[in-house]
Amino acid sequence: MTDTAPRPTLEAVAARAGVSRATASRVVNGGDGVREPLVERVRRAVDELGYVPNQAARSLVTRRHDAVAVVIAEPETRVFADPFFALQLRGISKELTAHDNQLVLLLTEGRDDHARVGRYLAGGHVDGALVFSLHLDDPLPGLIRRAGVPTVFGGRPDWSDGEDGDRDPAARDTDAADRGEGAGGGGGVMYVDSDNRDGARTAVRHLVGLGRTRVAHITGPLDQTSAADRLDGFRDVRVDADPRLVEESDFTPAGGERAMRELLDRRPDLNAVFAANDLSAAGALRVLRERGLRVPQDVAVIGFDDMLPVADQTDPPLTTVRQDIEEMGRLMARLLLSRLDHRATPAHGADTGTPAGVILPTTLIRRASA
Amino acid sequence: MTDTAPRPTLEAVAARAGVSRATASRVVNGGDGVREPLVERVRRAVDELGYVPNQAARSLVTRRHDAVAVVIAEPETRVFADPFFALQLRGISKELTAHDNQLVLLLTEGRDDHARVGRYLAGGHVDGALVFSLHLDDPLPGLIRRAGVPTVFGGRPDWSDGEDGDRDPAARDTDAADRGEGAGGGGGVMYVDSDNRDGARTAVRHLVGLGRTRVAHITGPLDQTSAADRLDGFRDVRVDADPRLVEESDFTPAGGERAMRELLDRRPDLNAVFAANDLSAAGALRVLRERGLRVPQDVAVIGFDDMLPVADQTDPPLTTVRQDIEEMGRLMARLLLSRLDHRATPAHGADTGTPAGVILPTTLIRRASA
DNA sequence: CACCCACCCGAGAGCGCCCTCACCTCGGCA
DNA sequence: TGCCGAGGTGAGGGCGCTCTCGGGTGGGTG
Repeated sequence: MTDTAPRPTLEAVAARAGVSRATASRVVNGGDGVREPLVERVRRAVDELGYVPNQAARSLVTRRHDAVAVVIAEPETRVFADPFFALQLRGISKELTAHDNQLVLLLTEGRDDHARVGRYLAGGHVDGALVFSLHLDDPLPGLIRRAGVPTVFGGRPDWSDGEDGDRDPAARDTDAADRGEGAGGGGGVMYVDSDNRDGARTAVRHLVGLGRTRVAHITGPLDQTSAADRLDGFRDVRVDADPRLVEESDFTPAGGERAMRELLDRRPDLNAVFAANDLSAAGALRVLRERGLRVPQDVAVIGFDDMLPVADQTDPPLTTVRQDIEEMGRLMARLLLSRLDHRATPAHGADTGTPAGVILPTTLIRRASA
Repeated sequence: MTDTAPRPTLEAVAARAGVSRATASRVVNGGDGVREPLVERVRRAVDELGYVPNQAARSLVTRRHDAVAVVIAEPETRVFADPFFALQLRGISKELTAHDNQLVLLLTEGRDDHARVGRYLAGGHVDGALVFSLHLDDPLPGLIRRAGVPTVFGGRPDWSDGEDGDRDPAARDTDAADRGEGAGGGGGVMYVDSDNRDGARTAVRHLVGLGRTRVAHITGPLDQTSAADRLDGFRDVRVDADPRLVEESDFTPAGGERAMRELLDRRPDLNAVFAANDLSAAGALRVLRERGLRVPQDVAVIGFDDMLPVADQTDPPLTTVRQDIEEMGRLMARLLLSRLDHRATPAHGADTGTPAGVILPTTLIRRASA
């Protein structure tokens, strides 16, 4: 009925508690340096009036927003069909919530959107950003570094200038750390990633350990660092694998089916497959069954992700490389928040102590398919 | 290097353009009532300084935030495994972006989270909310109505007090409209939904039109209104169907497989299946093939959603009921924004003109499975 | 007993913006 | 020519909050 009863202000709380605005403010913000009886009075006034601080007024003076942007570049619809983001988002959301930060979601879909996001971030509406930029040629990371907003990337971003290759991961990490410095308002550009390369090595070694000598690999889209890293891991173990044992795919079940058919046509004698994710592994499994090949007796199969409604429901249940996706999200948020806190304090010297990249380990989950 | 060069203020822009703050402000906000040469000067000053308005300062006086909360209640992980939300979110994001509004994402996961969301919304941090609350017994809709925030629901919310049944949809809509009034700070509680019931009817009629007399139905989780409505639609057409032809499931492929097996065991003679969504239809197809039944010759199958990487990739491609999910998201946002604009203007009288619920039509997409 | 220090608390100055209101400038009309 | 009104512009107040700074109070010490 009544149109939006005017929300009580700090002034009102102070009046009701019989103290000054300053004291009321102190109590609302933790109550340090205020004697107990007053704290109590103010607290009661807050409850009675249903006082909620006006965030806009607060931000105006503190220059903090307690809000973090999550930027998801979405070149194709596929990005979202994947539960991957959803899980990371969940982890992020939980962590931000736990620290009373809001999550501002920015979905981008094209060149002009990038400009918009850049403007938004530079506009200082949020304290920091969590960015998912999967594709190698994405201009977003560059834009964001220039915007000078504290940022944590999800997955190793690639801001090399085109070249690439077989350098070992250590070199890459160092590289990232180097470049991290010098932009972003004094502090490294950070990222969180799974140890894709090592996970892939573990998977392939497992297959080899099973006595499989003709191991095929269904890759993900190779313009994504995660897929590229997994391929690198595969190659680390199968140094001189027949190139016909590698088929590029796209992380989807349908893509996995297609790739599996292709591989079987080229090398009908293959006896193991390492798929770059569970979804494509599921597709591969279907094709194998369709061709009358038994898993794991004839062909052993390993996936990647341990995406749960998928990996444990395939037939046979999938052996796979587990990465804790939700935890990655949490970690991204945690990293960013701690960075923001550090930046708030004067910081006695450049904090190069923070690692530029955090790589989470993976573990092999053994089920029936290998 | 330099720690966050102080952002230019409107004052600075005004000074550079040689006008007053007021004039600069007018130009920034559209430039009405300012003569051309001055507009030009101010515009240039804005560019040169890279001025971006301080949203916090603006909100402080306008009491608008140009931000909308999107609340997704997530009782189980599954909610997100479904690309459904992702698509709606995309639609919402596009529409909000087009109107320069921000999207604040709130994921909830339990009782205490509800309280938090309620507090947040009541706290006036956002101008409105878009809420997805799927489950019948969810306290969220009630909480939100009490918070007095303009809200649009995704999917028909159920705030009946437990009872329910076979009233026709018209009655339901009226009901919703009634209750919509009286809370939410003057204005109806609104929602956007697909015409699930009619879509189901169309699908089942199509099967009947194909001469199928023993039509089974794999439902979704019946505590969600969409699933319940589709079941109602099925029953509208198959008024006295054998109850053994209906099996409750959960919108997942695995659930679809399970339900299909169950149905075939109970009624091996069935010759058509209407699945409540494409994912469960895909599962059903696999079971049918496994049992050596041909689709559509032996059993015709229809899904629901027309979820694209799924429906057109099954074998055979799925005939299904299409709903434009992304458009639903767009519409939700559009509805909310227009409501917010209306509320801004004094509004000469209660605007009961706005429909409480918007029901989008569905269309049958014929592919090979029926 | 005087002094100092540590601790609390209140007054007041803004943060950057929008908006009201008064003023000023013209052009049109009597 | 004088007056009036419409349309532009500028000065200033205030949105709700935090934070600095000065005053006041109490207890410990020389």
